[in-house]
Amino acid sequence: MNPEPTPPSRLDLPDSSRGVLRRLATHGPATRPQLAKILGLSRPTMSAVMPELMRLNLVGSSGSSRGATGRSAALYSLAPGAGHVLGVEVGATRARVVAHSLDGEQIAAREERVSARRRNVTEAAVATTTELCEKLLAEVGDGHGPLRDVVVAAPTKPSSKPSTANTSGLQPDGVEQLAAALPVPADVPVIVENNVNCAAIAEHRLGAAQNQDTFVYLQVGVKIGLGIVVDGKLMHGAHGASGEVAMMPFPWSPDEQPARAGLEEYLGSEALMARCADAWTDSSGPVPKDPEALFEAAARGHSTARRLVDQHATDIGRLAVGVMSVLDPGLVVLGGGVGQNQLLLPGVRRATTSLAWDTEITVGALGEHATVLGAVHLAITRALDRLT
Amino acid sequence: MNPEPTPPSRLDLPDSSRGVLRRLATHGPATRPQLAKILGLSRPTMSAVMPELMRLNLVGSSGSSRGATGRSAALYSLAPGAGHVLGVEVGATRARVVAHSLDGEQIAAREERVSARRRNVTEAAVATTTELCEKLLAEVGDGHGPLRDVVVAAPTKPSSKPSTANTSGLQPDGVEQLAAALPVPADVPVIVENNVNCAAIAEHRLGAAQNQDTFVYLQVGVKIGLGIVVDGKLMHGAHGASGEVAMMPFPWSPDEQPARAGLEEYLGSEALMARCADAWTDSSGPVPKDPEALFEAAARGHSTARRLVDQHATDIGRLAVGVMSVLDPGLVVLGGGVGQNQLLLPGVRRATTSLAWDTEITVGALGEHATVLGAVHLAITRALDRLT
DNA sequence: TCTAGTGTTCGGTAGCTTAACAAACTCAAC
DNA sequence: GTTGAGTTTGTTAAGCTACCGAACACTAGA
Repeated sequence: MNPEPTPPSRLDLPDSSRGVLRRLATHGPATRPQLAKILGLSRPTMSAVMPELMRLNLVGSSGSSRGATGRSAALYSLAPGAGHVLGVEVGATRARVVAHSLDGEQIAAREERVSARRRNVTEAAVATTTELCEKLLAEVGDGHGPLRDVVVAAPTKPSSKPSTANTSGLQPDGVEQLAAALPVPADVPVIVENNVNCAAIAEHRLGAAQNQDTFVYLQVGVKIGLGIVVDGKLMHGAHGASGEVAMMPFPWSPDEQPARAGLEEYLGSEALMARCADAWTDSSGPVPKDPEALFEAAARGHSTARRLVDQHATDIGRLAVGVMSVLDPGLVVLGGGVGQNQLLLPGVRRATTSLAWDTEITVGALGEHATVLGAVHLAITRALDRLT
Repeated sequence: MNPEPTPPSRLDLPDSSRGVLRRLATHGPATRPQLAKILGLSRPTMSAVMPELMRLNLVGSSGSSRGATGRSAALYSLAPGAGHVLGVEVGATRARVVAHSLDGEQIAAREERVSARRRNVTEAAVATTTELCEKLLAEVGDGHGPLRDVVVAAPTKPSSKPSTANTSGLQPDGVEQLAAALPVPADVPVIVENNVNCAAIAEHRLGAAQNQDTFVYLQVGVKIGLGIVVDGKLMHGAHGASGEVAMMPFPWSPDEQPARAGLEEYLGSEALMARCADAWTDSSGPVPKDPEALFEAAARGHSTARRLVDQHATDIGRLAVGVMSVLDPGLVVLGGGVGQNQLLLPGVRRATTSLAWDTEITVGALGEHATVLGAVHLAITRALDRLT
């Protein structure tokens, strides 16, 4: 009966229709007069656009909104069948998959530890993630329209020369392989995006950076990384290596030579815990096993722990100054296993204000979910860009 | 007779006309069929556009181009009366003013030392520059259409708190004052742009970065600064402080505290010459007075000079690595009194490749003229953006 | 004179607009 | 209640701008 039951993936719509579609996806339901006012269109144009978008099964009318006086207006929103996207996070120890509709509503989510029994981490991660995706797609079913985009968040590195299997991280070509192996139709675009960049996007859309179109997300954990958002868009650099602050020269002084990735070696949580073990000479309790334990001890007032945390905060602040001195981001959002700890904030701020100009520093609002959420939101953005 | 002898500053043209105008300005003369092909327009559209643009005195036809066969096509280019712009460079010791037409051809140029006799540098610079502008505008006369934009290149600093007169640089509000005092009609837009940013633009349009849309311009001289171009556009940051690499934490190691602007104190040419004086213990000639003399000595093979230059190159390379680790620019163009010296290049490259991934490093192609040229090209860009 | 280009005229279309009108809803007077 | 006044929503009609394709006229060299 219907000439087009499922919307085509490649659309040929006038600007007005694109604008309406995009607006409904990004800002939720609205009435015709509201859309007309916001987009600068006339009512007759809306009269042409809305039926067309409904015919394509991209928007649907749901309920009505009546004001204080006058005729009540119909409410329009994205149709359930307009489509959905996948966000995939694949880390060394954990895999997550999330499905959202194009208006940002979550449809389904799954998460699993990567079993370390298999031969190597990359292979295990790929297998786990693939299975997870399959289950999730089965759960989503057909009720949400076509799958329009998939973004895989992974700890990518720029100079991706093939190397032997390691246990501390994922291999870049392993990730590419995963992207190719995902159980999705061949015509669905799949990309891999750096996990820190994804987290930055999430904080921009849903978290601590909603009011800033230009900011950086500084992740401090086992490794350190930086996601840069300028005018609402991710910066990638010439080799996809922007934000590789592990490479920042450190130590660097008139008498000391920087080492390759020396900063990561010093600021990573492994080094932090090593310093902790060295410094832990007093008898008030056992040596903290992981950063969480260290921060807990510091929160309890343990003097050695406090000193260690303070020093770490100062160093993170100096790293932030290094970034600020290049970018002047206006806002620095801290994230990652270590960086997201509120206890660091005063020390970081002290370091930045003493070395540079005032810049807002916050802790990310989304915690460890930032990465998947960023991936899925990037997928939404890409799907809408292609659609409109 | 003519209804519009001078083109209006605010135009209401269809997209096709804007495209033609922009193309002629940025890529020089062309025929109708060429323009139609490049811009994706039809011949009837060109038939409407060209007379309209000629009526507005924005383009003119000059000569004809005949191919191997068929009728010869008329050549069109920007009309002489389409307008012109000014680039102004105001430094602590030197002022330059340049006038270009919208297609980038130089109309006139002047340059003068800032006399230091007056009360303070800022005042002297403002006075000198104003006079220079007046003379230049008189020289240009009326034959080049309206003055459409003015860009002043100056060593701006972000946190522009009013301070007492100093002799080492210009005061930010002094520069603002200059922008207001320039002898140009009130309706001509005047902006102040950082001098390093201007130099970056010049290298992008005319110099060493013509093939890269994303790169950085690293200026090393008395001070150090960075201009960032991403996708062909300058980055300014939240406070106009992006590129303030003088603030990069230095010295920074497990045992050393960074000082505010410590890197500039170490990498600036004053510090370089101080180290030179300290190290210059041998008897083979007098102590070099300025960086040029030092580099000359190094070029002659003087061992102490070579060592100093090598060390400086290494440190500049480390600074470049700091920038690369944030931005991954793909190309670093070196400029400034010290940085533009070819002798530094091998040492800088050695440092960057040992600490990070491969990135092209070059010396700027425009020397000390980069700044004015950048200012005038920025003015052209702004004028065209407003016009189209 | 043939051929292959350049430029113009004519008619048509997409994508908007404003103006006028019809439909729907609230409120308040009777 | 009923009824009309006032207000807002949605549709219809007519017109405008900025483009396009097709057909035709106009050079210029072979």
